Formats: sequence, structure tokens, C-alpha cells
Amino acid sequence: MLTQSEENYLKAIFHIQQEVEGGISTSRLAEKLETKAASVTEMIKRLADKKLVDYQKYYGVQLTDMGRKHALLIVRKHRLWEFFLVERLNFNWDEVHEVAEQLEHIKSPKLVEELDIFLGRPEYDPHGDPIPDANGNLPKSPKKRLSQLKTGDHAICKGFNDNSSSFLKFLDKQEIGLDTQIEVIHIESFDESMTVLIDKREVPLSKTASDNIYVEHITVEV
Amino acid sequence: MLTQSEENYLKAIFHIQQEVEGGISTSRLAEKLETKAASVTEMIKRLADKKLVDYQKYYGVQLTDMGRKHALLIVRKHRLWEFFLVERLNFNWDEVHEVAEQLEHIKSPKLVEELDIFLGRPEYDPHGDPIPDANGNLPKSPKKRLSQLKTGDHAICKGFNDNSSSFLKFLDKQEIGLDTQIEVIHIESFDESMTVLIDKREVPLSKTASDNIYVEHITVEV
DNA sequence: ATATATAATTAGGTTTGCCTAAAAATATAA
DNA sequence: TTATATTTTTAGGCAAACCTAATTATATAT
Repeated sequence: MLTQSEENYLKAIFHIQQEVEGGISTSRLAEKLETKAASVTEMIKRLADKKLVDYQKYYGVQLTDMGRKHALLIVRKHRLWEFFLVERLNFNWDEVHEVAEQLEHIKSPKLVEELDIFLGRPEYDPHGDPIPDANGNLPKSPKKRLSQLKTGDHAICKGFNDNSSSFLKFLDKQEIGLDTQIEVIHIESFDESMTVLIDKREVPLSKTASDNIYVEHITVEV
Repeated sequence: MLTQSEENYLKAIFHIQQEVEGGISTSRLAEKLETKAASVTEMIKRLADKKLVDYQKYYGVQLTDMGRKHALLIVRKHRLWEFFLVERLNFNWDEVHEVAEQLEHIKSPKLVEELDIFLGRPEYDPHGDPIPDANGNLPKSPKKRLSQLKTGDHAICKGFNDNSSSFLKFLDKQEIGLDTQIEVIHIESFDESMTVLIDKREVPLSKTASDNIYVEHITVEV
């Protein structure tokens, strides 16, 4: 049985692997987990002993199939609980993360299954992130970053890369949420900031912001 | 902030104090927590340092007001989650204990409050145990043990002292649940076992069983 | 190619929470 | 009351996870 700490390491490795290919460095993991490199080295060795990660000294870690399976279950639980908190308990989407970080470690296969049923087997969490099914399969949608679009493009908001409370509050303020319709009306070449049209309002977005917004690019018949 | 282990000790002390007066012995606590006396002594000292218990070497522990407050919050969370599991997630009442033991340690005041609202501010958990409110007040009902009744008495089942899976399964088999109507039709003097009438069925109950069933004694107009 | 900088690992320590075995205190029985 | 039994505490250890400081590998720059 995995400890909470071991689960957190697996989840962190999984999330970093979603972004970059290849082995993950000790320091990158330490940063993500807000701990020190020495602690990471130690834990990685334990996980390698348990065949949950492949580890080569000085060359980083990668999840094994078993490790990925565990990680996906934790992600599944995290996202189901986030859905529960927002949809049933009136949490705002910027308040759920820390609580879900706790709830994801509850060990009860029946609980996960019954919660999934109770919630109507949702496919996406409140931030638009896909919820893995019981076998670890992710529903995948053809997502792009808003920053990849061109002037004149239309899109529908489908998720966010940064789930920090400050970013989500910023989105709330700009009235940007899941399924919000967006039209790109201008891209400033010098800093790649853009102006988008949302519900007839002109909203300015920095490159940092547009990088963190996932959209589905749609073609509009004129 | 309290660790999970500290919370479990407070809860155990609270539950034992409900049953017997006075200081609680190290060995009694060790038994309840399925650990060793030496470990208990150690933890008790930590809790005493934190002013959560009063402790006198060789004379047992008692909760302080602060300690009781913490214990009641844990009991509140435990029972709210049990209610949730049974009423919303289709758990049977004999399956909820271990999961609730985990869920009770989730730290989020908002979660507790919103869950309470979501569930309709229930007063009793699925076993008939009272759920403390946010201030630690217990709704109290005038409960007796079924074993205290006399032949001919009528009563309504209001709770159980033993929440073990085996006892709850036994109750299920006898079709005894919360609010079940019971009439005592015979008490065997030599072993204090009794025969009760439930929904026109004669059900034999050992003293052990009747000791663990709480009832509200009612007067029937004939 | 060699020196320097950066990153990773090892060494050695801490805290929490558990353990066993020995010692001390209290309770029970002759 | 004194001996015996039981309970409690103390002493000393262990594993999980963390830490800092020192060492060793690897990467970078001259």
C-alpha cells in the first residue's frame, strides 16, 4: 500500500511527464513538490524499489506502467472530488484544489466507483481537465492553446493549464469560463499579447494568460 | 494543527469517556487503538503538552475543554460522512466505518459546513448516533438499552452501541433497523435473553444483543 | 582540455509514531 | 504486612520523510 507521500510523488511525475518528454530531473520534482532535491533522491529510490518508476542515477525518473496506473487513479479521484465540491457543495473553482489534494488519498475502490456514479460519470472536472475512467483511460479532446490562434479565429474555452487560485480568480473577473466563446481580434506582435472579444467585450490578455487557456478552434460560417 | 494520530487518540478518549466516568487507563486506550501501552504513554504526553488532555502519571487521562472540542469535530465529520455514504452513495450501514475513519481527518471547515447543508443538516447518522452541530452540541434523545425494558414494554429502536460489521449484519438479518417497533414478550430469567415481537415475528435476542440496542420506551394506549 | 558552475547524491540529523524489554509503581492476595 | 501480580512508565530502537552540509557527477565556458 502506498503512503500519501509516495502517491504525491507519482502524481507529480505524471503531471510533469504530460508536459515534457524524457526523464524528469530531481530538481524539477523538488520544485514541483516544494521539497529538497535530497529528499527527492531518497523517495525516488524507494519508488524504484517498488517498480513504480524507472530511475537511473543522474539521469532522471520516468513512470513504469504500474506507476502510471497508480498516478491515474489519484488523478481520477482528485478530479472527481473537485467536480463534487463545485457541482454539489457550492465551492468556487478556485477553492477546491487543497481539499481535493486531501480527498484524493482516501482509499476505497467502492467510494470512487459510487462517487463516479453519483456524479453522473463526468468526463471533465470544473477546470476542464479530463477525468480518467476506472481503467485509466482519458477522454481526449482536440485542445489548442489560445496563444496558438490567429487574428480572426473563433474558439470555445475548454480548459486551463494553471489551476492556481490567482489565475482562476483572474478568469472569473474577466468572465472567462468553460465553454466561453472567444474571438481573437488583435495580436500585438512585440509581446504577443492579444485582444479577444468575449460576449461583445474587448478583453486584453497577456501571452502568459493566453498560454494557459485551452480552446477548441472552431470554424464559423459567415 | 493536529496529526491524524493525535485526532484518533482524542476521539478514542472521547468515546471511552461516554461510557465510563473518571480517568482512562493507558491499557484501555491501547486496547481501543490497537496499539501498545508504551506508545499510548508517549502520545498522551504530547497531547498533555498541547493542553488537549489532563494527565497524571499512573492515574489516567481526561479530555480538557479544548480536547473535547476537537474530538467532537472529528465525531461530527465521521458521522456526517457516514450519512453521506449511506444516503447518497448506496453504501450499506455495515460498510461505512473504515471509509469514514479516513474521511473524518480531512481538514476544511468549509467542506464540513457545506456537506452538512447538502445533506440537510441530519441529526443522526445511519446507526442512530447523534451528529454534533458546528458548536459541538449533541441532539439528545431519551435512550434506554433494550435490555432495561420489562415484559410487555413497547419501544422504538433508536441506535446501537456496537457498530461492528458483524453486529450490523446480524441486525439486518433480523430486520431490525432504526425506528423498528419492538415489543418485549418474554425475558428468560436465567440468562436474561429475551424474545421480542417485531412486525409479528418472534425474535430471540441474547443479553449481549439487547444490551447493544438503544430504544425509546413508549407507552401504548390499549 | 581544463576550470568553473550547476545539479545530483551521500552522509548525518530531526520528528512522528510505532515497537520490545526492563524498571518502577500500584494493586491484590496470602 | 509482605510477597506476588499487574499496570505503567522509561529506555532504547526502527522506519518514513523531511532537512542541511559536504561530496561527487555532469555540463558549460574559456
